[in-house]
Amino acid sequence: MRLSHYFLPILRETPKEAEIVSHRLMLRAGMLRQEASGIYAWLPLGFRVLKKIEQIVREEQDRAGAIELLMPTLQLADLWRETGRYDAYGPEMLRIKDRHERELLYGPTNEDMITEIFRAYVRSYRDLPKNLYHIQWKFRDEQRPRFGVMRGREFLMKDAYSFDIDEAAARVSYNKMFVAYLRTFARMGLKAIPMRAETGPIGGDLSHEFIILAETGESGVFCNKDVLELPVPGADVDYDGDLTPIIRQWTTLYAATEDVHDGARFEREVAPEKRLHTRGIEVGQIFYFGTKYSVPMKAVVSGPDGADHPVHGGSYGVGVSRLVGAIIEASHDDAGIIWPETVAPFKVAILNLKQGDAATDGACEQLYKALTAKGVDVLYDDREERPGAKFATADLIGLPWQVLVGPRGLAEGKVEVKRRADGSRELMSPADAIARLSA
RNA sequence: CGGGGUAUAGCGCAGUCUGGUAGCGCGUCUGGUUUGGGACCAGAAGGUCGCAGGUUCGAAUCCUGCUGCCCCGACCA
Repeated sequence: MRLSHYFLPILRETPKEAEIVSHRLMLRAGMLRQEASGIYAWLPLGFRVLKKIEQIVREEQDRAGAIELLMPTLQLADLWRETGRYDAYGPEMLRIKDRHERELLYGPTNEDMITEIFRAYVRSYRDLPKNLYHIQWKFRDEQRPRFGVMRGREFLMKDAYSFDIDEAAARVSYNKMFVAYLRTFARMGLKAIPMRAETGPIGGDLSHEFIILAETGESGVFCNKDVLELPVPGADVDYDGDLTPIIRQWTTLYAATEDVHDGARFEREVAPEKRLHTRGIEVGQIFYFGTKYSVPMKAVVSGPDGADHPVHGGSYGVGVSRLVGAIIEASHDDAGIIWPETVAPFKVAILNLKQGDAATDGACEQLYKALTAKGVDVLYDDREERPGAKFATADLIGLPWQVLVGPRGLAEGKVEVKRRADGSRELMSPADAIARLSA
């Protein structure tokens, strides 16, 4: 993509409404535009990141055996009345009437609907287990939206719903999602720590929040430093095998958010030099809720005994749009964003440091065409700007690699390849740069 | 939902107290000189001063009502 043809409205100054760093940087980098409190338009650069994150989530859900579908954003109020949630939910739920005065709502979640779909078709335990998910926009009318996409009212979420014949089987489904989440966040360059979460009225120990550590996080967290070094399961993990060793490994070391923190236990179990107290952002949550929806909604299957059994369910959320902000919170410096390569909107920026000069123009064109031909996502800064402005823009939008092409290097037949993450630079021939960046 | 702010050009702000026909920086446009960390010179465009009503000869400025947005708290993927 040539920057001169792209739509990248960079802001030089920080809009005053942005309080936290990810929000500031998303606005400054031309990723996002606020249309109303907690409601945003995703500009091209931001949209690319959103799609990258979404795709990683999708691939890991699929790998774990979940099946993608797509449910609507609008739901009938009557569906929610079956579970009593229409009245229970409160003003966070956006309620709408259509032209026939039928009551609708903009879905804040989809347990009711997926249960309705499930019960319409599935009759036998032989069809279980099933895990169905979708990636869809949700709306929760937060009293006070803030922090940009970290806590918007409209947000993109992956939510999966598992169905099993009994609690033991449901635990297996739960563990699959647990492992899938470890992989999902690791692929985005994040250290996500599963922390035991409140389970509400259902009880039990089957709920975890996945928290990433960030100084600017919304809640305080306490954990054993060793949890940061635990191995993430590889792509070859056998989801049909026994996952309990992985679960045990990841749930043994102390890790808790401040609302469930047990100071005495923390000091008893964790050596002083291993204690870590910092802040974190929740990016995912997994939850076993048993027959909470299947009983009132009569979602039952025939068991091997010939009797009807209400299915045991679980739900598994990932805040896809929130992750864009969370990744920035975890990965930035004073100059701007530092994208992990897996979610970067483009992999490489080419900076033409002397636009209009035949030699630099030519070298940039060759690099751009060669990298593009090899399938590398390249953003070529071909604007009529001074070098300083191009450096500042490239650092701000945080692409993992910058190729600096100017008369100084070209005099020796070299271009400079700069890694955004650590600022390291290396002079090399254009051919070597192409080989390096398309590897 | 309680408390506190704020609304003036694309962005950041001054002007409001003390009413008199709107200004600064950045950005944008034109021309020129520049070109390795956000250049310089000259010129130009761009604003129903959030909305509605009121007071006044005259309102960005005073009064009333409304709305948007932000911050703190409670709440939350």
